[in-house]
Amino acid sequence: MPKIVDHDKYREELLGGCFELFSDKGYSNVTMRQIAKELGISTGALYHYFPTKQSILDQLFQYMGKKDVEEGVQATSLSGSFEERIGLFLDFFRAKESAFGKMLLLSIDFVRSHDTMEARQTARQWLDYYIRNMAVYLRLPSQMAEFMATFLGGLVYQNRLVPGSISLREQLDLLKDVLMVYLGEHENPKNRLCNLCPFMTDHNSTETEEVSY
Amino acid sequence: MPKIVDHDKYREELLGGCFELFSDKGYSNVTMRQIAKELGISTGALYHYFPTKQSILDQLFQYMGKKDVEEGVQATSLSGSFEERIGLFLDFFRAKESAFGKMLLLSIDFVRSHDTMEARQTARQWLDYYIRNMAVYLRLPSQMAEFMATFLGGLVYQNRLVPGSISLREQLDLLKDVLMVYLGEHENPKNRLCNLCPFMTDHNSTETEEVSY
Amino acid sequence: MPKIVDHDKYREELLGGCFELFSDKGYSNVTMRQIAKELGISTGALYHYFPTKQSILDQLFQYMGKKDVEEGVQATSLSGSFEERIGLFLDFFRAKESAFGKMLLLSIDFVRSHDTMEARQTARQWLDYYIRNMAVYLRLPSQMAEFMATFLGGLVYQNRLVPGSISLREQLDLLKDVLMVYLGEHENPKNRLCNLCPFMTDHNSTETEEVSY
Amino acid sequence: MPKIVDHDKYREELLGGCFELFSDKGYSNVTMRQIAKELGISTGALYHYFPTKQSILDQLFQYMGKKDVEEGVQATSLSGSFEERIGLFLDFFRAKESAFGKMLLLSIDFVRSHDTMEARQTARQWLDYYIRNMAVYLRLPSQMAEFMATFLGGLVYQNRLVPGSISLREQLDLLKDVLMVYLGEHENPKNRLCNLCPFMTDHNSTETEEVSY
DNA sequence: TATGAATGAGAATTCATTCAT
DNA sequence: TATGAATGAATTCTCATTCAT
Repeated sequence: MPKIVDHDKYREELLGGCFELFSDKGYSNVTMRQIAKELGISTGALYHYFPTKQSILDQLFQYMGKKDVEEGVQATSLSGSFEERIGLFLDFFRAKESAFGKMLLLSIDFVRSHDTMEARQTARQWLDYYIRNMAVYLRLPSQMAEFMATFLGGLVYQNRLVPGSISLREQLDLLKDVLMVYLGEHENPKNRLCNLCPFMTDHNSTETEEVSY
Repeated sequence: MPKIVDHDKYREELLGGCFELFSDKGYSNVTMRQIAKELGISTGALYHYFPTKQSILDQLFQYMGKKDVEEGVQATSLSGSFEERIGLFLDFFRAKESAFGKMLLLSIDFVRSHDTMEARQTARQWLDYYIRNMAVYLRLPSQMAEFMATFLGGLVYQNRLVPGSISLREQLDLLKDVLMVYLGEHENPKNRLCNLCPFMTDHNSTETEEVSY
Repeated sequence: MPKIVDHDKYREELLGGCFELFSDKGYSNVTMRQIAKELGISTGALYHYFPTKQSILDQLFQYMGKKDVEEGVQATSLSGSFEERIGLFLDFFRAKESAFGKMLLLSIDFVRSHDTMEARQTARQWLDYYIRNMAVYLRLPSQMAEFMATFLGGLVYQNRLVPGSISLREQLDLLKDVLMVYLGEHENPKNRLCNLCPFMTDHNSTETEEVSY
Repeated sequence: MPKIVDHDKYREELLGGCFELFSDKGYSNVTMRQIAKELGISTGALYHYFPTKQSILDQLFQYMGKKDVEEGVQATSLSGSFEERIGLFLDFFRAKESAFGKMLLLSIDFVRSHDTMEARQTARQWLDYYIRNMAVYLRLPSQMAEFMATFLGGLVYQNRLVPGSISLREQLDLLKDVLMVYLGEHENPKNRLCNLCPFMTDHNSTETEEVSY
């Protein structure tokens, strides 16, 4: 009888264990020995699940990118006013901020360790996926979703670079405030970016489905 | 001792040559041999100017951080309306965006390669310096300057991760727009964040000097 | 205990499966995993039949060495003229050339992986066994049998190193020709190597038995 | 001033030092550490001269193959009777027998470690070069040169497998004898392989030049 | 100062072997 | 017996740093 192990499931567990380690110290600054130790297995076993060190990073990036968004999808509601929806979303973001930060650092390691167009494309898909989902769930025009995502990315970067240097809550409240004011303004017939409409209208959009990764 | 001047000047030249290499491939992914080759000198000569590899990163971070801000100071005007000033500033930002991106990536390498409170402090000073200068020159309350800086950081991150994935001009215009609307709203007596006032008033601020690094 | 017979029989089957793999890629260049895969069993099962990797090589060398010679014995006739006998023998050789080639390469791996006098002795016994049998069946003086064996060894080496680089048939015909001429010459009273006589005389040699391995 | 080292010359020296080691223990059974130790340098320095372990084997095979033949060319005379020439040649062979043995073993490691057509081609060129040169200097038809080379290869193989198991001198004398008899026979009008003529005629062949490698 | 060969500790990776099932 | 996951010592290779010139 062979030892019963769900190979793929276990591999994902191992990936999870690498997440913090990689983002914390940086992919290049972690040795396979350290990884194995952190995961509580031998280097040989590590290579049983991942053919190369690089493959850990690649799979980790793919896996965590997908996982985060999936959780985001579940946490977000499509109903309610814009204020309610953005409130929920920012709560979710604050709860997951640390994970986003790790992904941000990981994404840099990922593209740097490859230096190919392919890797850039993968990174881009990951980013786009976030933004598109934000646009859909918050019912924002893509340009505004991009604006928001960009800001959140900047927030996450700062908080990772110097943890505690900024007040997440304050900045997120400000973001909400700024968006509400700006989008409120644009509800007026005098709004300048008319192509950004309609949004914030509370119509039932049955076609609003999750964007495929 | 003109020798020392030459020596230091040359060292700064060498630092400049490392900037792209480091931010592009990542500090850990570049070998001393590669650095020497890029700079057109031997590894021995490289060690003549820098005692360790780490010292290159450290000096590079210090040097480039200072240099960027200095240039920013010269490029920004204190006079004119807020719209004019922010326009000038964003022009400057767009011109320097690539350098900011490199610094952003460098900052991550910097804190990771040290992983000490000290390094975090250094990185924080660098960030704060930017933000304070922005607050001063744009006459923004620090929270708004932080907001702007955060957004710009996010922009720079995205553009480095996947160059060309976003339209810098579009997003910067949007930022300007958003800020104008938001700040305009707050000039009204009904503004909600009264603690953010006064700003955009064109009084002579004698205390508005460059913030010391 | 029929189990043991099965066990041993199966082990010999497994040995046979290793023959090509070892001689082709070289003992050191084949991993236990590759061997197991080639044999269609797990590494665990492989270790059930062979305590170590080295033991596979050892048993393989012993087993194949014995097997080849046994087959040679059966294929060769003691009767007929020298020309007939050498013709039969060379036919047999051509049919088995590939197996001889594998053994030749294996023999090198064998002595190298041991590097002891003992291993050399084993290899020598294997070689000698061939030569002695050749001498007996072809009724050649040992020096001539050695000559022939040496030539055949060289042939096999070349054909293994660069398969198809030589015409086996041509060279074997030439060998036969050369031997016939040379031995014919020596039948004359003027032959120079009188110590090589008598041979090719068709006397009944009761002592002509298979040489014990 | 850089350390003055003739890089290529030194590399060839290092190659020479690997020759015995490789052929003795086998390429795969020697570690880079052992090689470095044998050569009296550090592993780092070893990698300064050879990018990979495989490259050592490759370069060694190329270099020694060429070197041996060059020496053979110098040692062999074009003049004199066939008996004289073959005598000289076999003397040279006996003197170099050990080196040939090493090359033989090396050639096996070489093709085994590559397993590509290219490697086989390289090995074939090496073999062919020997044979062609033998044909030229001994003025033998290529088939007879092949015959001789094959025999010598077999001799070398046996002597490497079990050093001292055969009497080189005896077997070489026998080879000479056999060849003389066989070729003498073929000088007669009744010779069967008439296409093998003319040889052993002592004409001045100005066009007899070394075969290009 | 400059060169680039040399060093050797340490990194990624391999693989014979063991062991829980 | 059979499986294949797990082990960890050993291997190939890298690279910051030193040093002879």
